[in-house]
Amino acid sequence: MGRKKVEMKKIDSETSRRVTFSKRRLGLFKKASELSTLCGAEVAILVFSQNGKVYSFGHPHVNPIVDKYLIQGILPKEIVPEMMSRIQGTRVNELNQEMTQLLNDLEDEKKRGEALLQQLEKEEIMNLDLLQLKHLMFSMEELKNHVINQANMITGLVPVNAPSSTQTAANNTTVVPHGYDFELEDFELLSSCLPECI
Amino acid sequence: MGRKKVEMKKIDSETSRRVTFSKRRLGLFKKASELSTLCGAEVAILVFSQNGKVYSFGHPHVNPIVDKYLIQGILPKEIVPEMMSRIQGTRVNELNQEMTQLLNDLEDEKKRGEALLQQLEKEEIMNLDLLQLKHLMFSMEELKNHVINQANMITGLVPVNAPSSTQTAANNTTVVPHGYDFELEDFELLSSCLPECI
DNA sequence: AACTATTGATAAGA
DNA sequence: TTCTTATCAATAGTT
Repeated sequence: MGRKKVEMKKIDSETSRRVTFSKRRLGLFKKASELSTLCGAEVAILVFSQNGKVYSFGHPHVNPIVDKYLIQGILPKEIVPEMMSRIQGTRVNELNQEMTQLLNDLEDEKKRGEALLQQLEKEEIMNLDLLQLKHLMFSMEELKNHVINQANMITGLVPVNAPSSTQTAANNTTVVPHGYDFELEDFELLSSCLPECI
Repeated sequence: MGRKKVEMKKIDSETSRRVTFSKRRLGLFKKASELSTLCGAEVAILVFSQNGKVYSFGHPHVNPIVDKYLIQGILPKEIVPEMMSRIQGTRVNELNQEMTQLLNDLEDEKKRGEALLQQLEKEEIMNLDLLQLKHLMFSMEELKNHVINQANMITGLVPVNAPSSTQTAANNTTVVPHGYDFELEDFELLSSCLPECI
């Protein structure tokens, strides 16, 4: 481009790398915007600079799209549209009312969770390491799985112990030039352990 | 012949909209790939077509970046880079040893989680609808946030990782992100529910 | 930050 | 659908 063809490797010069980052990041976001407009698609982009600074783009908004991505990776894909429409179709006031009410209904569970946390604190949570965290996560994961199973039963979808993993986010991923195929290395992540979106 | 200037509004024709979607989506991913390569940035893109089909791109991987995005909103920004760097430097053997030992030490928390689950069952979890599910998840989310906040105070975090070369039971679960078919083996369960990013 | 020469992306057409 | 190519758009290097 411009005066010379650019070699596809990391730019050495700190300053020109930062300039290029700025330019191309904006260009990328513009492309995403156009894709969204022209094709009626929803697009979210998350970028971390080398310094760890985060930039994000989303049309219409970043978080709902991230949420949707997380949901469809966890729940059977058949119920995602229903879930999203259900969430979106609820007017804010109604939703908030229902939320408030249901929050009361679920205080017991919440208190139990807090009790669990307090117990952990008593046991010198300051000394928690990751493995202990994992353990707590494990308990929560059991909870989640149970709830998901219940949800499946309610919606009449997907047998509980279906071993087939044919529908994962990884499988839906389009592999691009450099072959960033992450399927084999894709570990269970926070995003699939505890959904941010439900 | 050749190209015309394109008006920036939603394309009317169904077919040409789909063609454009395909082309531009790939173009967008390529741009992202270049940004990542040239500037050493981490980029994740989530796209939903009008039909609700999901396409994702990520360098190096989608989910870790999404996770990072999610936790950087929760944890102090200063900690995230350290956390992420710790993850990458992990060795599996050390981890498994520590895991085995600490599994014994931490049965209490696990039992507590199971008690929580039982209580939920008593309370007719069968009648959960999706909104209730959402609420339960919300409670769990709060729990998680508490835990993550605690993690902030911990200095000796042990990262989780499992190179594909070492084929442990934990690795086998990585191809099944949904978590529907866990076997009740400690390691599999642990590794499949634990955040990779903490 | 602004400016172009050039490369890269892509809308139509085949 | 895939390939081609004329034209538009992004941007590398410079100012």
